[in-house]
Amino acid sequence: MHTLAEENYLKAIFKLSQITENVSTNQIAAELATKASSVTDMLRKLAEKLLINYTRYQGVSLTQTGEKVAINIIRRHRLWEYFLVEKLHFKWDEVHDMAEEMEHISSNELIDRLDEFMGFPSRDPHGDPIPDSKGNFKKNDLKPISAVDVNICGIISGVKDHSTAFLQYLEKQGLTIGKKITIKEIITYDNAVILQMENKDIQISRDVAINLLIAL
Amino acid sequence: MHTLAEENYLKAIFKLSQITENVSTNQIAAELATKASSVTDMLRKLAEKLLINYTRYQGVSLTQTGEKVAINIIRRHRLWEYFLVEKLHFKWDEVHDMAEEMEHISSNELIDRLDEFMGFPSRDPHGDPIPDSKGNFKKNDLKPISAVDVNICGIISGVKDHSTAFLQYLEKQGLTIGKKITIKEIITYDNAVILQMENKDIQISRDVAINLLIAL
DNA sequence: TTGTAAATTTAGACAAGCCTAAAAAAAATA
DNA sequence: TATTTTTTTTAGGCTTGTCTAAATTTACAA
Repeated sequence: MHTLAEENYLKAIFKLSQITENVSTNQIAAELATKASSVTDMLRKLAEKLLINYTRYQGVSLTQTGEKVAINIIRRHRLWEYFLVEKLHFKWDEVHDMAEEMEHISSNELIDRLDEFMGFPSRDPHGDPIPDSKGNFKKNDLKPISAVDVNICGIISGVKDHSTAFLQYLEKQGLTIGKKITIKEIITYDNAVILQMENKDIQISRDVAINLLIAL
Repeated sequence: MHTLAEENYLKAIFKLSQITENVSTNQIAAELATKASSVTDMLRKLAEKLLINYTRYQGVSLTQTGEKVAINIIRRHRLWEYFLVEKLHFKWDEVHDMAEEMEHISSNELIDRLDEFMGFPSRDPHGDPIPDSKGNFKKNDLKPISAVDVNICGIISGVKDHSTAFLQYLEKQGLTIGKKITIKEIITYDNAVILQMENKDIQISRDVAINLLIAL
């Protein structure tokens, strides 16, 4: 259907579109660890295939078709992550790179059967919603801890940073999905956050607070 | 580790090595539906990487390293086929192309866990033996029906041709793996074979008899 | 053994995707 | 508004893996 490179571009553009309406060449280059000139080349190609809206110097957005393709890739990625953790017992910090390869397996019939095999899960091991076979999925209504007031309590439900390093840190602190926490104090000096979990106090830096999401 | 193209060449060379000691450029070209000149290019590359023994005009064989890699690809292919049939309930004639993509997922940890998840199966849905994680697997001691005498009985245990068309034909005739058959008669005129299965007589052509394997 | 056919390799070209360096456009700032 | 900085695009090149056409080597047959 589409080449591996095309799929990766579409996925990157989709991800960046969540933050800004129009996505810039440099943003895509950073996301894919490639050069801006390479991005320009690919954008021309994707525009020709009617997967993105692109005018020179103006940034890009996905067309309806492009968005459909991107969501499908995300569906595949998240279902494979769920499979790896739930069926093959990998840890949540081990699955990203494998799923990155597996998301490009092209058969939709395969992915629908995998979905059924696992009982149509609604979230992947990192708390991200899994689109259904029609591409529908809940918008994430989770909030970063950094955006929550003191004395509010909630349940750890997702992460913004999916890196192994970050997930391993959370694991070590016991800050895993499903845990109930209360925001106790925000240190004004460096915006570190002290939270209470299972009657223990844990201090996390602002960086961590930005990347750890809770449901209220 | 290795590129997709390299893996496909190694797999093809391994497959052809089962039949002839030294594999020719043209044989590989036919197997991969490519041109002889393309094959020559790749052979130089694989030889440089010490994956094959190659001298110009002399054909090739796999080195120990190359064989290891090839067997690993076959292990991955057959385990994924088993997964697709046993867990996702695909039919045996539907899984080849999907497994062809999945065999290139690189993690060995993944494949070992998949193996364990399925209980270390020894044969794939087409009766082919699945190499274990060390690369050991039983040589196939199955015989094509065309090479068996009249009145001998055996159990359908494998196929030589993995094409959808052939497998669908077998399915329709009920000639599936595990069925017990007896060779009743060989027509001298065209070498067609009449065999008995579940008290019914079935006639198959020589072409089919060559590609259908039984255990005695 | 020599001539022809078949198989294989070399030479040169092309597409996809990436790169660096330079040019052009847009944005920011004086 | 004029100038500088940043962003984006263009131009030209590289690698991988493919191709066609031509050259070379091997195999076979007279």
